Formats: sequence, structure tokens, C-alpha cells
Amino acid sequence: MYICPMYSSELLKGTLKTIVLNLLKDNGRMYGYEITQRVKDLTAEKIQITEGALYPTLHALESQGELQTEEVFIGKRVRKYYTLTEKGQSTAKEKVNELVDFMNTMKFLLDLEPRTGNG
Amino acid sequence: MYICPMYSSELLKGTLKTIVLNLLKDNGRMYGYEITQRVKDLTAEKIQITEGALYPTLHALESQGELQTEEVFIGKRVRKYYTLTEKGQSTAKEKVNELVDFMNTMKFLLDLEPRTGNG
DNA sequence: TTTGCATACATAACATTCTTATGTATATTT
DNA sequence: AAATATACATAAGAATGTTATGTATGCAAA
Repeated sequence: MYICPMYSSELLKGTLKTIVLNLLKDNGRMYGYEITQRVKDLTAEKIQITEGALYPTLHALESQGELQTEEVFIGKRVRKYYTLTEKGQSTAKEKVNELVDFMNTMKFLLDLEPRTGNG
Repeated sequence: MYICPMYSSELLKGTLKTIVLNLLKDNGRMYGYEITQRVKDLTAEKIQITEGALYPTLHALESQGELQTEEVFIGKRVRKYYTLTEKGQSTAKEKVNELVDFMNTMKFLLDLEPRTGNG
């Protein structure tokens, strides 16, 4: 049985906040576990966000005023929903733009395609 | 005067080895300082490889058998040229493929373009 | 000629950002 | 009843950078 390989994990570094902010921008509100599953599904398990990385990141984004939370009881269990603040919405856009620009620069640097309008 | 901003440095993490291996694949042989300048020039200073990151990386790649060195005297100064070993050549290709695949997955995940043939 | 900047290597202390491991608890499926 | 999935959280450790520092040569400008 073939196991689709994950990326060597260093590549993910630095992109986690961008992924989280962008998912929340597209989906309105999500809770932590849901984010891990959504990313796994969307990437055919190539990118798996670990809980040890995600929860501290969510807490950091909240304390920086990018996210706000809402606790909802599902039976006896608390589920913590996150939504973007206004600040978070503009940060999301900036982060995505920066990442796209970075990827274009990388493709040019790796001699994979001509430079597009990002010099 | 406008200063073209660098990327927030986390993004570079994990891509340094790929950059180095690919530059050597394209250019035959290069020395450390030359690599920092080439990257700076090619990216309009958006990506600046620090020496504190580069030299340890070069040493690691050499000790892993990806690179071999050749010392050349320029006047009284030693310059250390690096070239890819055979292992390094195949690693270079793998690393670039992985990075390209990762970037495509990221663009899909960020809902920027339809998935291409990498699922 | 000496002052500063560029070239060219190197390493160590520190910061950031993950992974791995562990803990707690409820809900659902077998 | 046991295993798996859901759902949160934190701590120790690893990996990979930045910043600071050190050494030394070469060259250009004041």
C-alpha cells in the first residue's frame, strides 16, 4: 500500500499562521480540531498540522488581537470557535500576499519561470 | 527613499538547503560569499542569506556527502569552492521537486488556484 | 596613510517555530 | 467493554534560523 508522503516538515515553518488566518477568512469561524482536519483533507494528508503546533499558535494570534474566541458547549464538551478580528482580516491579506510574493520569488530564484511583476 | 522589504524571515526556513543545492546545480561551482551575493542580486534583496546560516549549512551538506570542496588561494586569502557530488545532484532535484509540489499545494490550500496534478 | 568598506571565512549565544510526548475528558463505534 | 475519534492543553526537545562577534585580506577614498 502506497503512503502519500508528507513534506519534510521544515517547509511548513512560517506558513502556519498564514494558513490559519486564511482559512478563517474563507470560512467565517472554525475551531482548532476542525482546522487540522480541513487542512489534512484539502491537501490529501500532505500537510498535517499537529495540535502541539496549532493550539499555541491560536493562543498567540488571540493574544495579539488577530482572533477572538467564542466557547460553545457540545453536550458536556467545550468547543472553542475562532473568528478573525478586523485586525486579523487585514493581517490575513498581508500574510497571503507576502507568501505568494515569496513563492514567486522562489520560483524565479530556482530558475523555474520568468520573473513576474514582483521585483 | 523606499526600502524594498525583506520577507519575514520564518518563510525562508527550510528552503536554504534547496536554494544552495539548486544554485550549485545551475552554476557548477560557487563559494559561500558568492552564494549570498547571487541570492541577494537575483531577488532584489528580498532574500538575504546570512553568513551565520549559510556556513553551517554548507558544512552540514558537505559532511552529509552532498557537497565537496576545493580550496583556492586568491592572493593570500583562501576561498572555498563547493561543487555537488553525485548524491548532491540527485538530492538537488528531489528538493526542488518537493518545494515546487509544496508551493502548489499551498496555493491550492490558500484557494488561489485550482489544484494541478499533485494530489 | 589611515580610515572605511567589501571580501571571505568561521563560530557561539540566542530566538523562533516546529515535533513528539503526555495529560485530561467526552462521544461514538465495534 | 474496548478502541477510536473528537477536543482541548502544555512541556521537553529538535531543527533552523538571526544576531553578534572574531579574524584577516584587498581596495578605494579622504
